[in-house]
Amino acid sequence: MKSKEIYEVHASICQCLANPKRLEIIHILDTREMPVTELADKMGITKANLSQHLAIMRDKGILKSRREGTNIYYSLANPKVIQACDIMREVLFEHLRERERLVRNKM
Amino acid sequence: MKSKEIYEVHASICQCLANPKRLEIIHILDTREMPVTELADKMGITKANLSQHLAIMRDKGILKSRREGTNIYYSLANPKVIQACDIMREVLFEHLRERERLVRNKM
DNA sequence: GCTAAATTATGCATATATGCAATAAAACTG
DNA sequence: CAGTTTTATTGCATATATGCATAATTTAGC
Repeated sequence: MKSKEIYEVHASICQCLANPKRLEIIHILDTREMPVTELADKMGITKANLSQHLAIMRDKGILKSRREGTNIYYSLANPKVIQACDIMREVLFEHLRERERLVRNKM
Repeated sequence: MKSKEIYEVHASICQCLANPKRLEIIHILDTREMPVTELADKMGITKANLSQHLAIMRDKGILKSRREGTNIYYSLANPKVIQACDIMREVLFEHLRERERLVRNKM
């Protein structure tokens, strides 16, 4: 596999995380697995829209699903994703703090 | 700061990483800082295009720059980004391996 | 002022997000 | 077991965002 290709696949994984609703899904599913309807209610979006996000994330190996009775439960397929998200969040906060510091010191 | 807003800012950081060329930039700059022209040559893209990517990444706090003579050197602003990228790459490879395993087992 | 380095602007083709409507699939219910 | 309800997915239309090429502009150094 060429490194160019790896960058592309890697980017497509990041693309999957580059959406506020999908990050919220990850955050919610980090606590426990959940059926689609409950997740849609919790997030306040339509099931149709949620279903598309879930499909994208399942396709990239971020989520997995299992059926139980009438419900399909979604959960995180790989807990490492949470690690990566947490680190990115730290980077984010450090950047925000630094930016705020610059503003306070009038640049 | 509302959690919805945090998800949005977080997503914008991920969006920044959701591009093969930007990932390549990160990978190259992980070895050492580098002036724009050299980076453009190494990647085989125009300076104008590269400059746009660099601006996006600097704006998000991924990169920083300093001038030395005629050149502007870019480097990673926060080494944690590399950690996050590495973890995402692991997730990626685990997913690819799993997918390949399923194909081999005629599933 | 001239040159090299870097950024910015504009336009365009492509990709993405999302709502609405329609469909699919499974599980109750009488 | 046919009909109905519940749950989930798909298709389509559209508004918005992204990436990149070309050209124009800015900035610093000599």
